[in-house]
Amino acid sequence: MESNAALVGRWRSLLTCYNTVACDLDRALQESHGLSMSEFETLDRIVDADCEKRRMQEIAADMYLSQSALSRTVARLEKGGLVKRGLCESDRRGVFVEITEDGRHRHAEARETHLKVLATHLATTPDLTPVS
Amino acid sequence: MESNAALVGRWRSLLTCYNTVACDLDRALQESHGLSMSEFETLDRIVDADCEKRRMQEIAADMYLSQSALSRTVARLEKGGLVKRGLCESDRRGVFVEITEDGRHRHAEARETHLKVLATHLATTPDLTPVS
DNA sequence: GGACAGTACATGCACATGCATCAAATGTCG
DNA sequence: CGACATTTGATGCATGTGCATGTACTGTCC
Repeated sequence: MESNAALVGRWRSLLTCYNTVACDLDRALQESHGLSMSEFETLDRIVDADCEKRRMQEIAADMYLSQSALSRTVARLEKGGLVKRGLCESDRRGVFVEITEDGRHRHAEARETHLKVLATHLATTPDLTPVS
Repeated sequence: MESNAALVGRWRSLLTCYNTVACDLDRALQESHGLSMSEFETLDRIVDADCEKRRMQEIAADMYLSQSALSRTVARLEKGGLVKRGLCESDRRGVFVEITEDGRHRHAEARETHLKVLATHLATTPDLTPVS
């Protein structure tokens, strides 16, 4: 079991790396665009799936946020006018989320900052997507 | 700039990887040993530097926690009897943190769980320590 | 149709965190 | 010595998060 030390080492490096980047990112997005990291990431997922509207569930599925956290994040975005929630006709439990024009603009601007920060931190970082 | 997609991909994988492991780790440590992840990591740093006592500052230095978060984490650990705070004679602003016997035991037990969870998640993960 | 399990999202609550600030101690410069 | 800046750790406050639960709706089985 001499690999335990290596295992812990990898874990600590992951911890440090994540926190460094996340902290920087959050600060940069907040200062330059008034967006938290979670807010930006949420917008980003919505823009990515370019189908105008998206259900909460789908967004949550490819994010790290819990269902309740996402709900509140979307609420904040809506309050800021970056996103609109609408009922889903086919399944009235569901909620569609749609970006507004303001949302698109802010996202596009923030994306620059986002990429810049990532580039300074993750230039030499490997992909961690699980193989399975 | 076609590498932007790759950059974002790496970031998202980091985000997902970190959150998955951290969430699992937190849950496992909490359920089996009544420790949060931050609490365990703090204990871990103290045990690692095997010099009986350590100043807050030194602990904070190789952790991801902010100064205030560490202060409260240590407060929680002390309340649980896993750690003792003592004044530093040479610089009376400083505070020494010392593990108790209970602390050592809990840490040793929790370490098993910790390693187990890490092994299931980070078996094939590379080290992320910055080269610089 | 009617009862009941399951699903989708919102919300009350407890809590850990970061920021700003505070008090106490130390260091520095005259 | 005396005044002021700096450092160390604690704390008030605002906020974002997860868990558990609530509410509304759907699906299933009788």
